[in-house]
Amino acid sequence: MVQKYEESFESFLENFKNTVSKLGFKNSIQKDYILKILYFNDEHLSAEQIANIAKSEYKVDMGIATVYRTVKFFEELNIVNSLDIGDGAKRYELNLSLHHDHMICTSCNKILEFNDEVIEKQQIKVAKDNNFYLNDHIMTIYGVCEKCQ
Amino acid sequence: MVQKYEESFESFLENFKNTVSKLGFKNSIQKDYILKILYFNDEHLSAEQIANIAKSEYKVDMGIATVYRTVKFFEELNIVNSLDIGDGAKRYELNLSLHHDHMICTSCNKILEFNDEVIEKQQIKVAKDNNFYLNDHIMTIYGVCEKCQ
DNA sequence: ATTCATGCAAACGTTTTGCAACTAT
DNA sequence: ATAGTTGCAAAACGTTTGCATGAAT
Repeated sequence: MVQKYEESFESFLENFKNTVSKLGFKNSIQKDYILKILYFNDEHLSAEQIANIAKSEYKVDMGIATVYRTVKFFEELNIVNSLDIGDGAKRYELNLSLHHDHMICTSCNKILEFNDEVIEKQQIKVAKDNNFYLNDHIMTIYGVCEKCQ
Repeated sequence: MVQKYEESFESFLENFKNTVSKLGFKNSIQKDYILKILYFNDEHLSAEQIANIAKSEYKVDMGIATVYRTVKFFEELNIVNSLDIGDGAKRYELNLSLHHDHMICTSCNKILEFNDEVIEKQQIKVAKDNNFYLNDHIMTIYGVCEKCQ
């Protein structure tokens, strides 16, 4: 439903590492693996889940503080978005894809992504009408998914 | 921009108190004042702000736990909405008005309300197309307000 | 009399911070 | 050599809970 730009993880990672260097920051395996975990998981992961996957799946030691610092860093570079599904812990997702919004099932907490041209355009219009310089938007629909009904 | 139903606070409060009684709960000055504070403030207030206004402006003793319990109670009755502007603390607003969404200025944190027919309708369509039983939605536009540009 | 609501303080879960050791440049 | 990065533990923050007291019905 939501398309990713065609790009292999390898080229994406290389690109990212160059950016990090250019900005005067340092690369690390922690940064690499957080990126990899977000890239290869369709799920929207919490900081704790990211740290757990790093440890169990990739045997990479990763403190929770590092995860929080790194996703914040990624957010500032605009390659990660965070979202609040209302259960206390923020979820993080890679921002490779076209802009999309979320539908959250209030029964099973599952997150569906969608992207809708009409909403995208209308949001630009609303901002313009209010003399608002638009940076971003989120739209989240709450309801009950097909399975849970 | 966003209209309120025509109703005085007094009649609204009386109505609310009847509902509370009917449901088998008890009325209290804390409930009354939280309602009053939300009613007469255009701002979107955090739990702490509500408690502070109660104490300073109305000389009503109000523990922070009571505020949290009460706004949760109000949310369940569907007369209060909570919103996360991304700075840690949830904000609460009375749900008297027609459904509306928010524009948040990332410079001054001011919250503007708007309501847009096209977005309302399209969100219903999106849910329907995905076999999603719609309960509610939020849309938040982030940008820079006229004053801050 | 019953049951709900309250304030306080303690507990909780998530996120942030200080720090000393470490690593990339 | 320098400056960013890490894991750990402690702290901070918003929110929730247990409990004894108090208030509404």
